[in-house]
Amino acid sequence: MTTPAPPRQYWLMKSEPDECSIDDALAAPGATVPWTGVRNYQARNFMRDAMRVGDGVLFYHSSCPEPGIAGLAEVASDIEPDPTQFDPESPYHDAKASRDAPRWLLRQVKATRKTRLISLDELRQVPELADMTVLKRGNRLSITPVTEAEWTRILRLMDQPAA
DNA sequence: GCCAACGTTGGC
DNA sequence: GCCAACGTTGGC
Repeated sequence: MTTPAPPRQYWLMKSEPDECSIDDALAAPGATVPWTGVRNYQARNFMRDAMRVGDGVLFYHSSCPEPGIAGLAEVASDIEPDPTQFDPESPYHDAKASRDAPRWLLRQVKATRKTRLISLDELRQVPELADMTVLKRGNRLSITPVTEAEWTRILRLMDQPAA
């Protein structure tokens, strides 16, 4: 008896386009980038415990003039230690982390498509997306789960002209 | 640059 | 284990 493959899950992952935009990710070798810099335990635990290779990713641009979903990607590797935690020169350096006991993890993320930018304002106008974590007031989590219904609705939005 | 919201730290 | 102070995030 074989174990059925777990259903595909979906995530929204925030990236500052100054650091890594969807264009940067698509231009990387294999269109794949290491998702460095996650320094929040809840987001780390999503990567560690819940993500599976092949999960769908909404590539979100944050802390920029036009925040919103800018493309699609997928989870492309198992977890690895985030090397920036060991680098004293890095803004993500963590003095309490060691190679023997890494605190922070990453996964490789493979960009698959740049889309038209779906702004926060546009997302907020879609009733079916009202419960999305990223739209909740005060939300700061850089990785949040997305339901299949939300994923499907957003894909549909992407293929129609801006409202 | 402001500031609301929230996570983390550390004294007790 | 509580909770005030502090730091960070991220939209505006």
